Amino acid sequence: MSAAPVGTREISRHAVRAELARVAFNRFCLTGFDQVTFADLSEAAGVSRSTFLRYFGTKEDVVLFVFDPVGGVITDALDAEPADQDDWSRLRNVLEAAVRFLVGDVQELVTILGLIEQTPALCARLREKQAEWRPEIVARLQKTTSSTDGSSVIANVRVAAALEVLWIVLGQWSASDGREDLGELLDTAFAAFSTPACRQTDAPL
Amino acid sequence: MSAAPVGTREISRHAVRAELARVAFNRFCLTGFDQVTFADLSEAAGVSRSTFLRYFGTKEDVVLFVFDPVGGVITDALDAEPADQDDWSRLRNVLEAAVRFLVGDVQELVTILGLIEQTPALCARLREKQAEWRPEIVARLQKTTSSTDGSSVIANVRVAAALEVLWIVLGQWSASDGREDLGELLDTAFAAFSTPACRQTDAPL
DNA sequence: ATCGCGGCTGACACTGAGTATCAGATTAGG
DNA sequence: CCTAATCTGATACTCAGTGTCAGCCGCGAT
Repeated sequence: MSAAPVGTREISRHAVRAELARVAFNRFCLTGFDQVTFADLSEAAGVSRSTFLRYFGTKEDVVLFVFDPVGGVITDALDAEPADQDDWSRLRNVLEAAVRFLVGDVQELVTILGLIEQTPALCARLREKQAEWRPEIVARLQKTTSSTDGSSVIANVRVAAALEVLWIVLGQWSASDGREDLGELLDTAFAAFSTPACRQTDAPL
Repeated sequence: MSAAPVGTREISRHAVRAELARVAFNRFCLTGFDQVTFADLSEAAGVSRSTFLRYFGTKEDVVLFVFDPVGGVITDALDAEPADQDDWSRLRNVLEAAVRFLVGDVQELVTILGLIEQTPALCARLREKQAEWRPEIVARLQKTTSSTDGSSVIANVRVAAALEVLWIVLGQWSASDGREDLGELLDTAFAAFSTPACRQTDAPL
C-alpha cells in the first residue's frame, strides 16, 4: 500500500507524531477541540509550539491524519475487487475494507468519531479529505467499465453516495458504542439503492 | 418561505449586505479568494473592517450566504410534493426546485460555482451547510412514511446521496458554462440509482 | 577522534481571521 | 423634537498558521 519507512528519520518522525497526537487527543476530549490552543498542546507534550506545528500543519490534522490512508485503502481494494460485479456490490465490499482498516481499537475509533461529530471544523475537514479521494476512486471504478462516455456523472454519483454511506454507517455504529455489526449496517445502508421503486424507508431487518 | 423583512432596518441591512458582497465578489474573482483580506474588502467597499465583519461572520459567508435559503427551499418543496411517489422521484423533483431557485442569473451562478470549485475553503464550508440541511430533509422524507423504524439509516443515505447529486450536477453544468439542461442532468444523475443491477457506468443519453 | 553536514529544534517576528469593547453618530418612532 | 435603539469606526486582543534564523545533535567520512 505504501513503502515502509526504512529510514531511521522516518521512523522517528512517525513515532513522535503518534505520541504528540496521543497527548493532544486527550486534551481535546477533556476540554473540547476549539478550547485547546497550540500553546496548550505543545506545553502538554513538552515541545515548543514551533515543533508541534511542524508535525501537524493544522489543528484538524492532529485528529484526522489517521484517516489519510483510507483513500489508498479504498482504491487498492477496488483494484483487487473482481470486475464481474455491479458497481454497488463492489463499492459495498470496498467500504467494508475501509471499515476493517479503521476499526483497530473499537473504543478509540468510537471516541474519535464522537469528537469529530461534535466539532464542525473536524467534520468539514474530514469531508474535504473525502472529496480528495473521490476522483481516484471514480477512475478505478470506470477503468473496468468497457465504454467510458464523456460525462462520468453516474460514476461520480455512485462513488459520492458510497462515501456518504461510509460516514453515515460509522456515525450510526459509534452511536451504538461499536456494538452493531458494521457489515449488517453496510447492507442496510446499501439497501437504500437496491430498492428503486420502494416508497417506504423501512430497513429490511 | 421567509417572513418579508418589513422593518426599514432589515431592508437597509439586506441591501448593504448585497452591495458589500457584490464588491467583494469581484475582488475574489480578480485576485483569488485566499489572497484577498478583510482589509482589502473593506477598503474597496468604503467601510471599516469592523463594519464589514459585522455583515459577514466569516470570509466564506461573503460568497456562500446566497446558498443559505436552499435548505428551506428543499424542505418546503418536499412538503409540497405529492406523497404517493417513491423517495427517489420526490428527491429528484425537490432538487429541481432547488436548482430553479439558484439559477437566477446563469452567468453569475457559473462564476460563483467556478470560484467555489477552485477554493478548498469554500467547498468545505458549502459542504458544512449541506450537512446542516440534511436532518430536516430526512425528517420531511420520513414524515410521509408510515412506519418509521428506529434507525432511519436508509432515509439518511438517500438524502445524503441526493444532496451529493445536487453539487455534482451543478459542477457538470457550470463546466459547460450553463449550456446543458439541468433537468436532463438530474435525470442522468438519478439514473445511477435506478439501474441497480447494471454494471456499466454509461449514461443513458 | 574530530570535522563537517543535514536535519531538527526553539525562539522570535509577522500576517490575517475573528472577537470584544466603547464612544460617538444616526435613525426610527412616539 | 426627543429618546432610545441601533449602526459605525476605532482600538485592542487571541489565536492559527507562516517564515526565518541561530544553535544543537547525530551521523558518516577522513
